Amino acid sequence: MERVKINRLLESQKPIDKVIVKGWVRTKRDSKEFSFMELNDGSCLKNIQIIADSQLENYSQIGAITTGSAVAVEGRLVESPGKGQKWEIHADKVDVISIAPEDYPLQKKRHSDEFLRTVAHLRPRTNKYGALFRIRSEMAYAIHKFYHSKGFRYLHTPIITGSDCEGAGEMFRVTTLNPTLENPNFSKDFFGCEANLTVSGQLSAEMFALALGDVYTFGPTFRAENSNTSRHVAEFWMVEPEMAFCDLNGNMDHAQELLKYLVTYAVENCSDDIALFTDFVDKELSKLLDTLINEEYARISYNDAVELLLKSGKKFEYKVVKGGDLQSEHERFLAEEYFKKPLFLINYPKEIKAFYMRLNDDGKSVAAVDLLVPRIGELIGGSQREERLDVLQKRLEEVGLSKEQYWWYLDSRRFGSVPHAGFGMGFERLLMLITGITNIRDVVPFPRTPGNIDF
RNA sequence: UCCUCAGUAGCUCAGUCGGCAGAGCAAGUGGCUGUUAACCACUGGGUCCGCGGUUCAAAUCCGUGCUGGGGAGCCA
Repeated sequence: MERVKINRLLESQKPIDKVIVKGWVRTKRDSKEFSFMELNDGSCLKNIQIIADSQLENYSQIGAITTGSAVAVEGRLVESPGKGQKWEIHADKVDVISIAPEDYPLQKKRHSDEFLRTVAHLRPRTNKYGALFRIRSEMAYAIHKFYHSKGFRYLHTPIITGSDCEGAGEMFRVTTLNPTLENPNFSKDFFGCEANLTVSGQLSAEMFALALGDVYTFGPTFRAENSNTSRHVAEFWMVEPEMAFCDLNGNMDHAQELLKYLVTYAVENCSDDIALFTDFVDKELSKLLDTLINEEYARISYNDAVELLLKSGKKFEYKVVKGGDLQSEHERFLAEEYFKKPLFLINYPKEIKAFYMRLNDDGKSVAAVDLLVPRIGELIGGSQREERLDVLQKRLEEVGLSKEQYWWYLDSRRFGSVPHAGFGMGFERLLMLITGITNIRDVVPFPRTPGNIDF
């Protein structure tokens, strides 16, 4: 007989004479006559209560079961007379698969996120992290489902790249050379030149958007920045759609549709797990999720945003400087206090943005877009791409990048170039937004940050 | 990398003016109970983050290093 997962059993409409469940004991309460066990198998947030009668032949062995132990239970699914659960299992047989000794780190009480980070290998066994990682899995599926339904093609862009200056941040070197070499000769290296881990699949994705029409990537991304914040990790996942025949407005329409779809999907398909976060992690979360689903996201130009900040009368720690980057506090003010919902910030000065962003007619700004959301800040960064060969070449020169290295990228603007646009959405930041978790290290199974690669 | 706060029992934390190391929970033992963050009693449990200094005496003051939180920059 096959084991049944607890999420299926709890959906049962009627008692079942014989079931087998296997899982880990969350807590146990003993008496002389019987023992109550809360069993969790990871299939859902809820446990199922097992009643083991003292008549069972191995009752003394059952007495030794501790929090964290693994058991297999065969028994009858019956309606529970007790409060707190509809169903329970009266065990006919309890097999102890393994006993967790007394130094099992997870107690049946709330632990701090900081402590659980030190036991990242065990934290998915807690309610909060179990719920989170189920949601993470569902969101990954929802991304593919969304794009498949819209006719986008899923593209696998290289993880090892040869371009060393994509401009998206410091890179991790990939080499087979002896690491103690002081002056590595990259012509002797595996690829015959310097190689790094990707910081973005965008440039590759553009090539495929200009062939397959609409494409997206969804995969790992690496940044070797010495960032120590609650919003940055060295290895993270990013969704990068790239759309041919699409301008900046189409890009924003798409981003809004994507985010609304994903939040709706989470609310509808992960309701029990989401409820844990709305009830215990962030009391304001329900309201925010409603806003994300129902409100039109604001759209405002960089210039208008700067004016708005200057006129706001708000005391900022850092001055608002026209032409400069907005500080975190400025972005938070816009998203959390002024608009109180996500906003697209567009048309940034070209000086503070990447070379591939399309130059606007004013010659000063580029068709860039950032989506700023409450609490997180930048969730999405993208642009309409510069499709005009001459303008793109001039921009490369301006920022001091070599045309030779980008020969294939420039080629795409020589042969059938079309307006196109895309963006990158941080998958972990999306999860933070949906769950209210405030530290990105807590939405990654085994997070990588400067000085930390345990597990 | 910078600013800032913290590090005391397995976990969460208290520890006053520098003067014997504490609580709750967890764990162990026993009891009780259709229990459900169960309950009651008892017991065990400490490199007070490391190193150095001041002092008769340091968890406490000073220096330094490490680790972690929050904020900033970089960005997704």
